[in-house]
Amino acid sequence: MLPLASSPTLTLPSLSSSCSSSSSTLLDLRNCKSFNYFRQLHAIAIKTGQITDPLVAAEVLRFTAISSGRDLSYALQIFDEMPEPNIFSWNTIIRAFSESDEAPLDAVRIYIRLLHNDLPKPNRYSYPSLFKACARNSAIKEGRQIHCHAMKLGFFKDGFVLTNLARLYTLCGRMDDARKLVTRSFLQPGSEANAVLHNILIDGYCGLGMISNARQLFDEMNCKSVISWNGMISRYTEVGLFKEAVDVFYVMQVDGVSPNYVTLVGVLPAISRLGALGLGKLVHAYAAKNEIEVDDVLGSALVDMYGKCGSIEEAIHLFEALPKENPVTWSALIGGLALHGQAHDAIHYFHMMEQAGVIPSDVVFLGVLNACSHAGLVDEGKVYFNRMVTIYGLKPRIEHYGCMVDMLSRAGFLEEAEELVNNMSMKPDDVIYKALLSACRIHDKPEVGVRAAKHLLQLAPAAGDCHVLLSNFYASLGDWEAVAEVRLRMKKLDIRKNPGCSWIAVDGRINEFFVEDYSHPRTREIHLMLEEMAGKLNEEGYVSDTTGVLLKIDEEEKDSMVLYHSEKIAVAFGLISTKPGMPLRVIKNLRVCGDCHEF
DNA sequence: CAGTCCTTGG
Repeated sequence: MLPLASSPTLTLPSLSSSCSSSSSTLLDLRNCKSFNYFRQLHAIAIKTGQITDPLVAAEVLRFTAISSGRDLSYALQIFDEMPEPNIFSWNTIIRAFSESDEAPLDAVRIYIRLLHNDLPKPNRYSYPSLFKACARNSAIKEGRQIHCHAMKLGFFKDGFVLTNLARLYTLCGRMDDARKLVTRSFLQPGSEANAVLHNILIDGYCGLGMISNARQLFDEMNCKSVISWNGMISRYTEVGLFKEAVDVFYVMQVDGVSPNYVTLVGVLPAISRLGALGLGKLVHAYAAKNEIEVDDVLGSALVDMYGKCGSIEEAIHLFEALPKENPVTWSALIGGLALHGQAHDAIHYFHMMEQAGVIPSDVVFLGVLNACSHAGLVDEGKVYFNRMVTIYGLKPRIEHYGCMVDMLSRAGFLEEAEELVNNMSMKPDDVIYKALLSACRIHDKPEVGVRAAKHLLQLAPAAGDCHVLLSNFYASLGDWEAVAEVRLRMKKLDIRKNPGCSWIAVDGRINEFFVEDYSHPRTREIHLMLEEMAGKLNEEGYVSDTTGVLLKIDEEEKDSMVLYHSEKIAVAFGLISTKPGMPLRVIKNLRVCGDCHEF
């Protein structure tokens, strides 16, 4: 007997002719969306005997196994009671388990049952699910064995089988095995499946942090689809290589591939982080010209771009024209306002969001808290933090605590900040202690600072930025012995901080500068300009502010250190490569140092 | 196989 629907109060559709034929029940089952209606149809199928129709039975199984209202144990019960399930039903139950959170590897157990004689042979639809199941459990051994089965059964040309195998190997970190699928592939070189296979490999390299291997394979492949290009752009953005992302965006067009909607959504975050307003405007214009719809998603990316590129009026203007149901659209704007120190505007839009009935996400609160932190609105920050928890039931993430600790610390409430760190509902990370420690230096709170420093060294024993922060903290206390110890440790363990970096776009080309950077083709002119600028400023009474250089070296050396900061080089380059009066937009990965700000 | 917003520090 098949399990019957158990609810006692079902309203059954009358058993009219309309549902007495197999074909109409079959259709109803295929189109069925609600679980309750499904159970009624299931009951009818049993009552009328239609359930013996293999097509109807398979459809019943499909609904319970892989529809949105799936119920795995119900599905297995149905499957087990099918007299002779066909391969379609075997594949359905295998897929159901492979996609389940509870027991993906049960898919393999069912597959083993399927391998007995007298049962249907697995087909090309069996294997993708099995590889997915193995991948989710990192079951490389099982995966390899099933790989052999699939090859023996002749699926070595099947795109779906091969791509899912590639996914399995890349997710298990077996890039060599994954690459063999390409080199020994029977796929047509220019085929869609071959492109997918390559894309998965490229993604696999990126997942393992091997971005240059990814790029090499990308350059070698001669079957690039627009998805390949989009993927490479997004991967570069993901790892913070924004200039590379934009470069790929250029090369793509040189290669004659037209950017699509996803390309624009993918490249905009990179453009934002480079502050390349001109390029961002071009992307906006491209969308308009090519009838690419600026919906909430693309619109949010554009709002973010205008905000991060310093064009906050444009951001607001565009925001007003967008649909406003998506919290991301709001957080893009609120984040932009926070970045610009327009805390009250950020709060204003937050209230508008609430009035519009949009449920704020935790990211929106990051924007609001960040705004409060930058503007020193401590009381307001506390109010919104509490509001997030009590009204919206959102669990604060470590980032929210980061904002709060930063807010309290910057405002000088170091003891309160430390108390929050000690009482927060999760283990504080290095970011939290960095916020705390850096404020201890500014507000001269050595006791709190020493405690934070201890935690920091424990949490991030090999992070360059933490060590610089530690060194600066001890230097501010005049504890040069401790400074030397930190610096020595850095040398011994080869710990380096990732360098400050500034970008400036000129004529649509991104120029990247590091500290004391002499690599640019126009480096001679740049440095002549730097000296000229410094000379003129000195005449006007400018004195370099070297208080940020916490090293025991003489003043002259400090002067030359701050003069070659990346943002000054970028400004000098901007001056020699644009017409007088042109605005220069420089963006950098770190905070601008005090002297550069003054300069 | 590709997509928007996300704390801190140097």
